[in-house]
Amino acid sequence: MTVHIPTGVMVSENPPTGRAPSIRDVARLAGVSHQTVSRVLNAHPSIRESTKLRVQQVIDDLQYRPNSAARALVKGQSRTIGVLSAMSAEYGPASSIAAIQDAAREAGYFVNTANISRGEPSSIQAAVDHLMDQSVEGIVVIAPQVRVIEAIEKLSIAVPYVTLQSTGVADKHALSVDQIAGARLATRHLIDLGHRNIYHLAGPQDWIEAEARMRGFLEEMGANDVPTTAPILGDWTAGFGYHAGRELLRVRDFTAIFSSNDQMALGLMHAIRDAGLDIPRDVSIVGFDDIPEAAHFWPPLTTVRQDFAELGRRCIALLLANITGGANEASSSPLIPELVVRSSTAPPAW
Amino acid sequence: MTVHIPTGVMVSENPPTGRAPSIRDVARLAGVSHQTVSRVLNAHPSIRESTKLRVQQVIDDLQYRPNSAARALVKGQSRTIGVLSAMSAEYGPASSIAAIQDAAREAGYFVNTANISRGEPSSIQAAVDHLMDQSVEGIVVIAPQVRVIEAIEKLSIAVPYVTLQSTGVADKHALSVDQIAGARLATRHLIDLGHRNIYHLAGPQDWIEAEARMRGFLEEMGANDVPTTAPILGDWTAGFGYHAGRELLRVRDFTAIFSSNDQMALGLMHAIRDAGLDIPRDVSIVGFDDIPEAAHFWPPLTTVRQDFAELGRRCIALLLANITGGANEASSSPLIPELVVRSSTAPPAW
DNA sequence: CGTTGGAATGTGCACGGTCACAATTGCGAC
DNA sequence: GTCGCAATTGTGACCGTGCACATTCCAACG
Repeated sequence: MTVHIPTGVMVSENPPTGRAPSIRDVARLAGVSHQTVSRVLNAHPSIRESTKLRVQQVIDDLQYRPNSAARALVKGQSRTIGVLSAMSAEYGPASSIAAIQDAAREAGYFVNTANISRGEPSSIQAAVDHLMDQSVEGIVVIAPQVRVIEAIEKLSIAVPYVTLQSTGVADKHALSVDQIAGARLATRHLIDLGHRNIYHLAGPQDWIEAEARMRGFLEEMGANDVPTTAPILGDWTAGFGYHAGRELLRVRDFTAIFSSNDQMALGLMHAIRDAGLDIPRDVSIVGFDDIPEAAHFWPPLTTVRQDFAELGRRCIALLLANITGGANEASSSPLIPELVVRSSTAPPAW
Repeated sequence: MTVHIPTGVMVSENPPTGRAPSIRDVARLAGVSHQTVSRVLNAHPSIRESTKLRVQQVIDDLQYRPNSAARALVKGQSRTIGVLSAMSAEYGPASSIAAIQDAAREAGYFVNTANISRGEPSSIQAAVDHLMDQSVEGIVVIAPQVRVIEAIEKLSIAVPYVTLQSTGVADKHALSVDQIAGARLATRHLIDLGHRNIYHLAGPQDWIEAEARMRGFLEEMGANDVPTTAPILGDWTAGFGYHAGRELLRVRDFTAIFSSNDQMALGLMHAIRDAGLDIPRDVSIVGFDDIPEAAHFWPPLTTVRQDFAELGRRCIALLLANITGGANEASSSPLIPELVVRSSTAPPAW
């Protein structure tokens, strides 16, 4: 169907079906050049108000949407950032990812996530390749396993990257969250209560944050001249916590355990109760993360709260600062975890 | 720096820095046309083996990567699918998302996730817009709230979409996971144990899966002629479970509760224990989802297991079938949840 | 030895935006 | 009335890849 327009131009009212309207379709209907439309879209200052309105009207009528592929092609940038993540089904990573997505969207960026199923190098490689294929402008590494970082650095990646959950040292790659301080808080709490025989159930050693929490534990123990035993290396799961608990109970030379995360703490408590012992009377337990369920564990878990959402937001701020070369105010104030005391800790009975 | 090549062509050894090598750079160095390079990349059948090898060599040398924006532009498809998700920090959604990403990557697709922070319509609109801006080829809706579905349909979206966690009816939009059957399984278990006074703690009513589980509960109760009380409407969180538990205990006219998910079940158990009652002696509890922690709750929770990962995989299979117009074998065999009996259920004491 | 036809390769344009630059318009000052 | 300058708008090329079509190559056949 065609209609006659007063200007004397024959115009097809419905543009050829099957193809989304382009900037030129809009231009034709608005009676301007395609460049003017582009200017309206990009809020160019020198556009007459009346022109702008007219173009905007056509845009709305046609439900025109800029083609991001075309824009990416000509500008040479994809407006996409990549997220490299392991164990993304866990509460911590998942919360951060959600916050990252929100923050990125806010800034007009798209987020593309690639999971690292296992620690296998090939899997890491595949994930990084996937992101690079999309020509992401930056990468967020959520599961900062040492080997992942190494793989990325070895790739001499052309794009900036940021790792979440670091050791508290703020450089241009790492977010300054003081995991060590958090671990010291937890350890100090146990020491203050009078515990002297404290075990530490650590996370996988190739995780930077696991290593940081362990270091915090050892530092605080050392600072208070409390002798330590070697930490037990776990895998973050409640199942492992349970098995570790059963093993530990065969010795039973401790009055408290500091677990590297809440899930393992849950498993630990399960094993301890199975053995007929009481928490916190016989054993005190401290976790890490403060997942939403921790307040309803039995007993409610004393733990260290991390603000994963804030973490995600800062992460994007830092990355975007790297990308655009702008200043980075985000890392200026380090994020300090907070001790949440509930009912799983008490002075030792002996 | 330039070098003289035997063929008599002057070639710049290092292509102009600052720009990634293009298909033409490869072509020039390999002494073929850009189209031949394109054919190698797309595994065109009519390419001489020797030519293919030569081109491949240059590609490796240059570390050439096809520009996905250019490809998307000319082919008119982005090879990207969008995920619309709410509460993506929860175990269920997060697991599915991870599986979706893996499956999509396997199929050569990118995944772009947009979160719906609250139920606000504007938030939904913004999320959908964001995905459409990226010109996704399909959408997976993870948080199947009624209003989200409505919003999407109202948009008369030009792309196919699939919703996760449906009522068991397999149509072209919904994955056939029988939530109703799962809920009946849980309810039946309680009835079989001898319970006759059973409450149901449901999820938010605008969630399709919450509604399906509630329906399953009511159906099974009706089928066994057990009188029912009105379900309590919750918000999926452990905190709500706790408060609901405290309220319910003021009446205490029940011997069992079927909770719509494991988190609320946890809060429920917390409240019940706080009141000095024993689980399962005084009250039996059944959850839904079987999150990894459920096995280590106190007591270990009887629940209904959902295979979220398989769900994610099938979801992509269905969506890709919709996109390519191919056959869909995925939905042929509906996914049936499985009852996992642990220690939170027992025959009623009275 | 010319013809034929399929395999292998090349040519030019299109995709939908943006950029650099050119052209036109508008308006106050001379 | 016209000149100058800034504001506004238009023109054409280009980004990297795939498609349609044209061309070349080469072996088999009559």
